[in-house]
Amino acid sequence: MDARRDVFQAIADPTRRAIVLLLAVGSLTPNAIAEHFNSSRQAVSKHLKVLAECELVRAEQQGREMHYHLNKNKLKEIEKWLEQFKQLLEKRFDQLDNVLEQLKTKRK
Amino acid sequence: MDARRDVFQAIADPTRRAIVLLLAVGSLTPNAIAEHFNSSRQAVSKHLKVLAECELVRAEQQGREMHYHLNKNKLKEIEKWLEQFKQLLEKRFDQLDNVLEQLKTKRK
DNA sequence: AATATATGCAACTATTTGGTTGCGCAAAAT
DNA sequence: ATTTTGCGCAACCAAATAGTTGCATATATT
Repeated sequence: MDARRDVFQAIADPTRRAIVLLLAVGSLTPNAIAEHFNSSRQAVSKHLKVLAECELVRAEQQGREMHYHLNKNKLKEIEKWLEQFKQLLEKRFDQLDNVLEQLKTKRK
Repeated sequence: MDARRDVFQAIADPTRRAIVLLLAVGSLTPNAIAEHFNSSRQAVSKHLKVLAECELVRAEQQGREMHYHLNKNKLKEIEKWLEQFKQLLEKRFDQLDNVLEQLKTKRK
């Protein structure tokens, strides 16, 4: 759980993906997150650390509470990758695509 | 490297992401992939196994060669997640956003 | 037929990971 | 002032991971 600051590695863990989705709705404290699903506070805290390291999440202290919220921009890294990927695919497969679409509708 | 059949975990590894991008351009054999960057054939083969397990990649035997190619549809799982995420963000934050911005600037 | 090539599989290793427990500290609540 | 609460940190542990090496097997090449 150490020096990993890669968005993709951060969202590899299902618990972390859940946390990210939770935080999409609003800012939360570690305790509040932990209560949302069966995970100890410490476990959540560690996940938050990972998410914070890759800057998917930002922490803000408010009194003795820490409020974690998403860094929307960071999600764009994932989007970018997907986009790059899709462009490559489209270039190669733009004709094949139609065939595949037909196959799909046929199957269902 | 065992029973992991999760797209997100599959693309967590940078080498695997590179492989996926390579395969976006066209179908390749393990050896061909390994030559593309500094990784042993075995290592690549293992990565391909992971990618195949989560169905991001499909294998086709051709004589003694295995040809690996992408499964475009699987990428949609990632897209879906991102989409879900973005919707949450937009729904909740289009008004809240301003408030949060104000709070932030006030505190600083 | 004999050799070379392409590949997958199993065993082994070092590293990383997710999780727990125990601690300390600072901010609230009493 | 004392206790409670929210949190992060460090140490530890079991499991998983990425990678290596050494096979075995099937298909090409000679």
